[in-house]
Amino acid sequence: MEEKIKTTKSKLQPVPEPTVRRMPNYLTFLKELQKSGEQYISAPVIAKILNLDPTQVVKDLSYTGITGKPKVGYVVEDLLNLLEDFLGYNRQHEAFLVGAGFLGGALIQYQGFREAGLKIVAAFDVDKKKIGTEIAGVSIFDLKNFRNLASRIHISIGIITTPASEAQSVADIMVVCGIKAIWNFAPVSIWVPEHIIIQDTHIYSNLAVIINKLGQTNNDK
Amino acid sequence: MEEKIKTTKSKLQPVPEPTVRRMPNYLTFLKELQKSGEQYISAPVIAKILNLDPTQVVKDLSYTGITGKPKVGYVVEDLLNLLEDFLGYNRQHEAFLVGAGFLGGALIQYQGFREAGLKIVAAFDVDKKKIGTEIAGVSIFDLKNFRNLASRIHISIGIITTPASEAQSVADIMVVCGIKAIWNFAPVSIWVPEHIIIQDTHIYSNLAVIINKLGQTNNDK
DNA sequence: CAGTGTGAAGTTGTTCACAGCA
DNA sequence: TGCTGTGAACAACTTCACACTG
Repeated sequence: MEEKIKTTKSKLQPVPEPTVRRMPNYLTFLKELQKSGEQYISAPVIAKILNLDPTQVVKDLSYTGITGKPKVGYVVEDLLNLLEDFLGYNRQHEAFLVGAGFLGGALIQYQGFREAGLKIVAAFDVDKKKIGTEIAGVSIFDLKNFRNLASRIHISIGIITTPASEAQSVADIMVVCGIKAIWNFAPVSIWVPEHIIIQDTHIYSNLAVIINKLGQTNNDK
Repeated sequence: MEEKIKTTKSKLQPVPEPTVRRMPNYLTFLKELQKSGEQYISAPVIAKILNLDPTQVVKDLSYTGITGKPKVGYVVEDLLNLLEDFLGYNRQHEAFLVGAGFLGGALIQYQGFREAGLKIVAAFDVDKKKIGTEIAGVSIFDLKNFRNLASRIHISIGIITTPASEAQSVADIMVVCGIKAIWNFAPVSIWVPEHIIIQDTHIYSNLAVIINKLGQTNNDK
């Protein structure tokens, strides 16, 4: 349905990662805006509210393929659709989650992932007490069954919310089972083959930034 | 506060944020390494394991003030201490958390924050069923009491794990109570005065990166 | 003219190249 | 020779400047 030819028109290839990271912010803002019934929205207004540079917003949004009207801005409805399209919120990605602890549970329960195109279809753990139970309708299986289930359901994303010590071995299983992307919440770097997409969400990195900034201003009056 | 940033006498100002974000990764790796009894570690080895550029590692580590021995590397023990020093893991920062839902609970329970210098001393919610209970020894109070408690305990960090709709008003309370930094997990941008440090941890940004990368490679092969 | 859209300049962070050292 | 340490080249991202448009 879509060409992979490298015509000049094709928008797909080179989206800067920082832009991608901002896209969901635009989307959440626009959803809120739509509720208030606004028809149009301009980049400078978005920029002010999200605390960004106006030109940045214009450039970011252009990646969705939107075209705005000078002096007025963009049609909210159109922009919303193009953003959801860009972010892939329309297609469903199915995921297996390993590590049904507090964080894993939080992710499973997280409202909003569904409409963001992510569906956690099963969870796994090694804790006998957790196996057989379910969280928010998602069954928790023995990790030993991962391979078995993965062979039957085609899963593109694996989520790791295990303790650090288990993360690498879980990743290995995921790779063997043909998972294409791994979302790692364990506070260690894991190693995977080149072609696997890996996204680390290291909570300590964020904490480090906060504490570092606090330290820089702590002698201020 | 209108004027340009004054150079502080004590520490060198300019540590790149990406460097700060990588620091905890070095630390966790080194802690693991220390268990295995290694005395020395070199930048190229760290780089290989953490999948980074060797020069990058050298530059990053130099911000801690470490000096290594050519051909051998760095003394693990020293590097560990300097990293903990850099990251402020030695001083304790106390935090209030608002929103004792799944994510909030996960953070409270999160082992490791303590040794990373973050102590969540109290949690708040508006849900009557949660108020009065506790999670992992942390009491959950009525949000109405936030101001009262904040006036008695000196808190530098506020953590927001509420639904999006509540985030801004909670942030406002935090600002009024003199909190210096806000760690925001709600999926919206919140607005705070210039001098407040704000760190957004938007889970959707990470998801967006994964799905975007998946989309780029799905027509491969 | 207030806003879009885009090429150019500026800034920040990463990678290279090489000097110095044990 | 293998590693540290650093200035310089490079790449990525952001901000600026300005032409264009309703």
